[in-house]
Amino acid sequence: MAGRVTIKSIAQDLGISHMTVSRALSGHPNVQKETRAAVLERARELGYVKSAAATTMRGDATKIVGLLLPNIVNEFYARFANVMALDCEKHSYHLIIHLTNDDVEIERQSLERLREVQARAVVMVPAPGKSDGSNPHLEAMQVIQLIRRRKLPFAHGAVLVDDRAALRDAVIHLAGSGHRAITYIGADGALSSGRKRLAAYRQGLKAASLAEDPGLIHRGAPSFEMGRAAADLVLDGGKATALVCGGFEISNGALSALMARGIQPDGAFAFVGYGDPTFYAWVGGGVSTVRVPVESLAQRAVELVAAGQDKPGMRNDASETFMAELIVRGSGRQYSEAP
Amino acid sequence: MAGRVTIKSIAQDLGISHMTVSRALSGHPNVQKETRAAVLERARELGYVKSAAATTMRGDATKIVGLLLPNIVNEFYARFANVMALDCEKHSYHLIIHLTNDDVEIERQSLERLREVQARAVVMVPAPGKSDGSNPHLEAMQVIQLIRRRKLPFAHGAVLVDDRAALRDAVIHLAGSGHRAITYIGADGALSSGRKRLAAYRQGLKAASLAEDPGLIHRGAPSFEMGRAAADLVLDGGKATALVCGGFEISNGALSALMARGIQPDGAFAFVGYGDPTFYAWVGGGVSTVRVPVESLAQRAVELVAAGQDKPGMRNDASETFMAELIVRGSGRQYSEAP
DNA sequence: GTGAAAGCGCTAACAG
DNA sequence: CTGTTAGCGCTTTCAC
Repeated sequence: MAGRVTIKSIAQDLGISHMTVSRALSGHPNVQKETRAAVLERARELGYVKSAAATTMRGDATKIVGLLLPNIVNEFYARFANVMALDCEKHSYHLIIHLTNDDVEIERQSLERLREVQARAVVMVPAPGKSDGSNPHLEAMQVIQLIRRRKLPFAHGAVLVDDRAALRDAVIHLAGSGHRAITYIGADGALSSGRKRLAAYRQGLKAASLAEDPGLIHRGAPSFEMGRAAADLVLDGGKATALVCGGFEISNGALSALMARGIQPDGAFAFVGYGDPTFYAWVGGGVSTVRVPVESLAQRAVELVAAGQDKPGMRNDASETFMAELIVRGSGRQYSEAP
Repeated sequence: MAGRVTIKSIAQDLGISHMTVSRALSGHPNVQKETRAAVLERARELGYVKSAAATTMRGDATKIVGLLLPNIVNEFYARFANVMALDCEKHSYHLIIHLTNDDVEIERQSLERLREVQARAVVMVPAPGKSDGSNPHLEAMQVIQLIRRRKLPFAHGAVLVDDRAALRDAVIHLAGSGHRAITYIGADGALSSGRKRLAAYRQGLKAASLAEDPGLIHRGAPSFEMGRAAADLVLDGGKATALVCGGFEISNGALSALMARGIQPDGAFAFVGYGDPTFYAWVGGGVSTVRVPVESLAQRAVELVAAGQDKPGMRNDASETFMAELIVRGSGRQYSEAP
């Protein structure tokens, strides 16, 4: 009805200058005690809220933090977002979430929109697709890459995972349980994470003195569907007795392929997933997996964002790496020859 | 380095008025063709993005939509957020997610912060705690309540679920499978949803000609922990042979209590969950559950938001209800006496 | 077709 | 202690 409540409308209401209202509201010392009280009370009554738009336009940094994730249904990403949202609440940041579905074009758009609202920082899982060297202008925001890493033409932070030992151990463990045909499903070489994980798988084979069989390696753009399709291929082949996954989405997709066939990931067919959703412990005899420390990753990400605010203009190019860990459950424990 | 790229900086760069730049950029007809081309090119080169803050301050509605959820790890909420985020992308809305942990105070804060940024609309799962009649000022935003409903002093939309039939059927089904001691764990009476679900459970008992045993009913503020604790109590009691859950968090909490004891939710101990995370189909012989149509709910919510934008100032008080559905899987199929 | 002025809400920098 | 002015980036209104 009466339009927005602003410092001016309050000032008019009280018959004073809008500057006095501003000072009273922002706790400036130079205000008469009673005046301040009157302003505070009237503001509360009227339901005044400071306009973030005005503040932003004056040049103050926003409290907006962007988060770009492939999706938010995968429990890893969900947990990451959950922890970040909670931590952002502490700093009273606004968390804007964009889902990219690992599509570079959507990623580009999302970043542009975040630039429009002058997001202070963006935490992003870079999409694996080819980036045509676009978006050279996001220097305005602090950028923190998550899990994966793409080359950027400016300084940026990174929160990464070192899963090499865990993946290698997974292969060694499976071999130790008697498996000889161990399949790997992972991301292609578009990003370094995909290359590193495959290398770790190979190291595992070598350590276990197993020969590499190219037919047992499936790679592609990482997605739930890709994981499912590849696992179907593996199961149709009937050669492999064990499967190691190199990606969150891939892992869930592959597992769903097993479940669709009623295959329990246990003795006869071994499965090592990636990421550790709660339910992995509950399926079959428990799904073995490479666990990634989500909480630590998310907390560190917000810490980097918060740190970036102290040195405005400075670009935080800190990069931190967390170790993944192999969790062995029923699904990888023992190889039992089919009866 | 030279600060933000604005229409003024572009104008100066090109030696024209900032108004011409504005017109060129916003597709106004009254601009020389070549001038427009020059402006467009220079803007692209410089990486110009329109300041959302300035636009907002002029009075245009923001494209910000708030989403308040208890958490985002529960797959129901995660899926809801996922669909909403995708649909928001279509309308190029910004989705700001706040997690309330079902805490009214956090809810209040989140709403206030959303008001600061002038969110166009807020979709919220109202926290069940007592609301001390606060926040009488959020008339500025369109409000859409989700799943639960709290009385508000102004018009607002609602996207609800009618789960009465499904819950009643769950009880009837369990009774039909031979269960006599059917426990219910659900929310207390703080919100209508809690009351309605309990009533539906009672109707089920009545329809199955089972007497109500107050000792078999557990209620409280709905949360994962509450569900787990109540289920532990039930299992310790050793009386009940079946368990029906009346809430997303409660369901997951209760299920985790079963799994912690290695109890498969099947024949001997029957379990009917609430919500239908993917993995429910994979645990034990499959977890029976009350399925809520997440996608429809989320899509409708965004539709309401989008509709609200056409009639600015008008408050959309549309309320829509979707039916829940009982999904019977292994966990509730047949009652088998303990051997 | 182009430009100059005004104002959205706020605060820093000056007056008083 | 309080008030006035100016300007952040943008578009609407009114000149030219």
